[in-house]
Amino acid sequence: MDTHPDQLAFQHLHDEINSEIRLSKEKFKALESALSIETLKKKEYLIEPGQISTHMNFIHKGCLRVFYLDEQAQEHTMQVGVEGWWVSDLGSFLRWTPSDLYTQALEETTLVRIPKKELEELYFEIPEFSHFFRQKIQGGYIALQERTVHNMSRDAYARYKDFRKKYRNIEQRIPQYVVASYLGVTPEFLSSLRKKHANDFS
Amino acid sequence: MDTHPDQLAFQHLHDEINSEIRLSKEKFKALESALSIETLKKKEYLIEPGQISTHMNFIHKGCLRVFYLDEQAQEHTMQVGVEGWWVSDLGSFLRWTPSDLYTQALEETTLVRIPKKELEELYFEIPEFSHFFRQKIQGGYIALQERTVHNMSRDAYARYKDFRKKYRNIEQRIPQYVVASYLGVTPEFLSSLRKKHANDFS
DNA sequence: CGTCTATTTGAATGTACTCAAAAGCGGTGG
DNA sequence: CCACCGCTTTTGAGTACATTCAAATAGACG
Repeated sequence: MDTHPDQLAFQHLHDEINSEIRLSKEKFKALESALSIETLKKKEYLIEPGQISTHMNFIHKGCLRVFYLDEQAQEHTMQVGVEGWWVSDLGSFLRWTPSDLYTQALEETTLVRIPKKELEELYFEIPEFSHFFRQKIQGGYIALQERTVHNMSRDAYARYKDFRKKYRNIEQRIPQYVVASYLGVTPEFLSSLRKKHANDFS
Repeated sequence: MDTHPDQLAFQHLHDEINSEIRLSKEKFKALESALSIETLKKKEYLIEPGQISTHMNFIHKGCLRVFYLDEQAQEHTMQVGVEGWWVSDLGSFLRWTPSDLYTQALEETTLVRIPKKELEELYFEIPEFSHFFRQKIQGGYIALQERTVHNMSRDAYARYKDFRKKYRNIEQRIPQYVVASYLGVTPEFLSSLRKKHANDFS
């Protein structure tokens, strides 16, 4: 085959990187040998609690979420993402410690993965690269901080409206019980909110 | 004066750094010229919304908190710390953007401050230093992630018990309305929890 | 189609909030 | 050193937001 299907995913990643820094084709080629492609079926897990999040994960196609399962077997979704997003348990990745989160596909999903070790080697060879990922990690921190503030200062319906705005293109792809677990309410309550304010959404 | 009072604070910082990396007296001297000491009176602000968090702040003595003031004029405490802790609005610091948080002294407080610019220069000269602060920032991220999970999966009383455990030595120094705003409940409700479970605490 | 999972409904309950007022406590000035 | 003032904490009643549980309905997929 001339263009292996993986090449499409690699190209997607290259574009993503180039959207923020300038990384030549040659330098990207050097990276390519370290990359791996992973595909997940719907509901399949990439990482389960106890495993270490060893890679940065770039979503080429599909949809992923990260969630915590508490003692009462309730799910709490920390993060969702679709094609073009980076989704990982950064806590586990950065510290190289076992995750206590599940990373799960919500659809059939294709990932491009960069192992931590290779990533850190590349930081030396390609300084722009270090900058790029530092930005990603900072972004993760800031998103978390905003969310913490948000969760404390707004009620469930306001958080839901914010969610719909932030994820307007992809809400339909996310099951409602996942949205509920992201907002921190029960599926039943989210359902009742939607009913009560039905006129608000078309 | 032989030992300027500032020297005490500098020594404190040097000890803190040395607890994780090995930084020679000479290298620390190089850092010292960039440091500044700041003292705050009780209730005074170090940073207010709109200002940029330009420094990493190490608490030599006293107690600091970072909080968000929402549209209903409710306070939400993001972080508290005492001597030996680092307290900053990392979001603003990392991105060099205006903070939307208040950083306030809860007691008369003395800080040692490292400006971002100098810090970044030192990253090149002293690689261990880069490592030290990377760790600090990662720690901030992880603490936030744990807190997010916590806030979603535990009720107010459980969160309060966790708070008491985590801050057992310093709880007495923190006004109860600040504790309440950290836990995400009203002062009245925290008070009623304390009454209801009075036998739990001595 | 039939089965499995997700969503909706409704009633009863619980957790946390609002508002108002009283009590406690700490610092300051006389 | 005590009295007063302002801020923090407590108390209680009434209310609102969100949960639990159980059952019915709707959707997805083989």
